[in-house]
Amino acid sequence: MTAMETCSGPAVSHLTGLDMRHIRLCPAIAFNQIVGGRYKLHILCVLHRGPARFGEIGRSLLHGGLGKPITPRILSRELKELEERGLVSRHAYPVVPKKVEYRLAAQGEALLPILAAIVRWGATGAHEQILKVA
Amino acid sequence: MTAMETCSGPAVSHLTGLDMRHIRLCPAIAFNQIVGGRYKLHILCVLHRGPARFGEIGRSLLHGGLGKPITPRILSRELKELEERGLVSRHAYPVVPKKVEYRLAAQGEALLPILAAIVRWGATGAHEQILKVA
DNA sequence: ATCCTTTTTGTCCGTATTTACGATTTCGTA
DNA sequence: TACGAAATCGTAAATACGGACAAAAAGGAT
Repeated sequence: MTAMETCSGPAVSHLTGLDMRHIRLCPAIAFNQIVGGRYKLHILCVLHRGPARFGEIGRSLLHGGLGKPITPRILSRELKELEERGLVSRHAYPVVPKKVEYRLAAQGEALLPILAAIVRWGATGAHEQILKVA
Repeated sequence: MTAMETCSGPAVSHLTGLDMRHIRLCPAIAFNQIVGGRYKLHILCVLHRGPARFGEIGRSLLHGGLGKPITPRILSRELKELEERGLVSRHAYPVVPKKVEYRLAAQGEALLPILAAIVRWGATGAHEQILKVA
């Protein structure tokens, strides 16, 4: 128990061997705050393989999900939050019908290693076992 | 756009190069369902460096957190859920006052690579930048 | 007999998150 | 002119989530 430590451990993280002395906020908590909620992580998951439009994202959220489609209202809010935090960027084309593309921005790309770790974990089937989604 | 694909991409994930054909549920969604909420990830973070007792965990959640302590009621609920899902294991010692130790179980250990990725991400300060926690 | 510690649970309540539903904008098309 | 597609937002209802509070068990200490 050192005086200064984050949830990830003392000055030097056991998990990574990295010096965490300069970090104030637990990364795990922050991660939850940033991509917590029902859809944000899934949205980034969809965007990781390329830009997508509003409607496309909505439809993609059905694949691999638990059935219910996201309502446009919420997709709009989620995207706006992700944009405000620099995780995704928005590109509107002045055509009719309106066309808006979303893609991963810098802060979003920075999350890809985490996403990859999640996918690797998922590839073992552990998640389906835990949730009994055989 | 193949017929069978998860949110992580088509049959073979771009992100990891792994074959995902046998996976039904998007790992990202499952991850949220399993360790979503305010405390679960943080609890695993605390346990990753060794067993801890009920009270210890509660106190540890203050470090690196956003100030407020978790109430015993909630800590109890969270731990029970994590236990039911096989992420942590519970060991009660028949002493007075009661002593109960929690530690990572198999399914919890399987999450460590993800936790490590989150800590590495946090070590860059990206999370504090996004949340403006200068 | 009463208090203490540690862990756990029951019940109620307030807030935050999600949803449903509709309105709005824009300009090509029928 | 009326309609349609795509994206977005306003408002109110429904649900989930986190929190407050007190109580219970269990035996040693005062």
